[in-house]
Amino acid sequence: MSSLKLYDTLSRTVSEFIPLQPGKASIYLCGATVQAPPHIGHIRSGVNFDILRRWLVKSGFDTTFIRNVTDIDDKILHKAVHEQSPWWAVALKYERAFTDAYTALNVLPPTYEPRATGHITQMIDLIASLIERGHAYAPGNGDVYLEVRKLDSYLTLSNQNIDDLLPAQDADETYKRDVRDFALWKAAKAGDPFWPTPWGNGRPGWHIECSAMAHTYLGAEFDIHGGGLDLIFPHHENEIAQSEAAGYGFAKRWLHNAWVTASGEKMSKSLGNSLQVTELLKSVRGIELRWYLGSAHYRSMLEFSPAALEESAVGFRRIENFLLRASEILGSQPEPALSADFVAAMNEDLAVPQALAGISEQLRLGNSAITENNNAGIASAASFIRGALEVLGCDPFDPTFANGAQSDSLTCALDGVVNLVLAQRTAARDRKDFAASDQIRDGLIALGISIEDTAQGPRWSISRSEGSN
RNA sequence: GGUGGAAUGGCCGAGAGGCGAGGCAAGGGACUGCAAAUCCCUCUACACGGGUUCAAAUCCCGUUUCCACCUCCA
Repeated sequence: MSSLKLYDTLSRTVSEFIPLQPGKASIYLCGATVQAPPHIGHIRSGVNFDILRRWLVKSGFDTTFIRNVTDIDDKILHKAVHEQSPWWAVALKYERAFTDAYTALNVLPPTYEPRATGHITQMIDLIASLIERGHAYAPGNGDVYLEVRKLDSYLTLSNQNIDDLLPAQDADETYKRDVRDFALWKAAKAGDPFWPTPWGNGRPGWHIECSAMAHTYLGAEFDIHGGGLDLIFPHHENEIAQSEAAGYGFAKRWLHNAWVTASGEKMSKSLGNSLQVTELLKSVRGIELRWYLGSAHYRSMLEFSPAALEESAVGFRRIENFLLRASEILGSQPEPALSADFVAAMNEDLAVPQALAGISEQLRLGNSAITENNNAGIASAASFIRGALEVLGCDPFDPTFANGAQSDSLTCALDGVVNLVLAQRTAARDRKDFAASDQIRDGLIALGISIEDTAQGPRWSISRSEGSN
């Protein structure tokens, strides 16, 4: 079995993943700033790293996965004013929106999901330590800054030179030793929430949160730090600066997912081109949206279009349909198994597109096996496909996606009714009364029920493509 | 100005020196009473200009276009 190789933004190369502790993996992922409902770009990040996590677990690593919630920042405070609601109510509202979206797309809950406001003590301790070590200073205005020029490693992740950066727009240079010094702690403004500190009342800067929480849950050093590409600078640079200045080894590897684009441009609220998860879930199911978001390589831009999403969903339904038919024929759900191709693809920096090519091949083999009544072939293909889908978080048999079809009495009744009607159609066909049989089929289609005539007799299913939008 | 990324057939999307990933669409065929589903076959590529090499989509040099980060961003 090949070993897992992953990209590292720091070295800009793909290399073998060697955990700090054999058999264990620790990941910190920058989660949401809960100031608005999630768009699909946010959730793509969640899906990408969920696939990484599932693959690590499947590969035998005892995995600790942290994804934080930033529940205090400028935008949340602005939103609170705008919505005439307490800031903490705003934060919780959108945190739940994110949780709902993650759940709908079968993104597993992290091992721990710390909120920034629950770790103020740790942040204050970290800031105190940075001051003590001579890396941070409190100039007396209530702010605390990190002195970036004292750190040799500053900007190594983004490979920039500090003097090449564009001048900061709103830098308050009266208190900073250098324009590029960034706030670890911000003095409270009138009306803002605050916490007492030795330097005055205030609230945390954005970057310190992640350093403090990563340290709390994963220790001084850990295997992988993840996030969106746009976090490299300044957020991740500043996390590194704070953590290394505090004497932590911090992250050994950095993984960044690319974003979802629309018309070639990054999806963002300011451009007005963001697509909310709840909107898209009106036209496709969660499992289909996940399949779409997970299908591109995590480091590639994913150009969104309604047509691409629909195409992807249709493709997924073909796979799902095969698994359902296979389980009907075999009389039980296929046992998940991993094909060598799939393992090799996933081990190569999570090459999902290649893995999908392998699934297509298995699908072809499986469908042929159905035609040939080759149950061993059906079972083999179905197992490999299900094993792959499980890792991708798109297993149709996963209880998360199950719609309770088996147990639902209404569905049982519907099944009985449709089968009764199909029996009439079969009878009509047997007596070559095709006008009658077609009338029944057309009638069912009009009701959103599609019919497949298989070697084992007619099958019916609710057509997914009907009734959307 | 600095730092990254991208350009592949009608569309989406991999690959990264040598048998043209895969999917969708299109055309043909098998199956079917007709469909649907499924299977088989076919077709269309590597932004541009140079160079290295027996061999380049892939490496090197240059050019163009686009995107992103440098302010909050997944």
